[in-house]
Amino acid sequence: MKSEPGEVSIDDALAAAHQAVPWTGVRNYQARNFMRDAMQVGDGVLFYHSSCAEPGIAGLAVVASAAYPDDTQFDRQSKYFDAKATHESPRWMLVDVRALKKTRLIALAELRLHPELADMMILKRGNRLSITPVTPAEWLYITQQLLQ
DNA sequence: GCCAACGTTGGC
DNA sequence: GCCAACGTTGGC
Repeated sequence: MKSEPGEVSIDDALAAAHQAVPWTGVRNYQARNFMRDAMQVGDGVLFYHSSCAEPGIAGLAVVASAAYPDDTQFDRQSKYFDAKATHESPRWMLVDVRALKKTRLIALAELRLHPELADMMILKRGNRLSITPVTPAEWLYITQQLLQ
């Protein structure tokens, strides 16, 4: 899951570790669907820093809730406000994410060096999704090999 | 349903 | 700041 460290960094998320953070602001249907349909409480999360000097994996986290409506879509003051969303028919869903630990930064360039990770969706050409699935094999390789 | 125009993402 | 890639919008 990508986060801009200028918005919410792994350090910010860890500072609130006793209280999982709602993953607000996703306004892409594919990314929403991953949260709504594919994620389960307890699933591991690679916390990725994007749009920054050193993009890459910065920490580990865990899905901490089932999907529920993103409140910011109803908030006229929010930059994530969506006039077409209603409480009866919410358009945007999110999950809570609990940060577990900060890791060494595995830079995007480093990720690209490993053939074992070549098929990761986040590494695919042109990928812009802020949330992408990680296969069990990819998860194990990153957590068991790269983070040892 | 097509598709041109426009907007956004995000690495570099 | 550039720009490739992709998503969204809206006229037809």
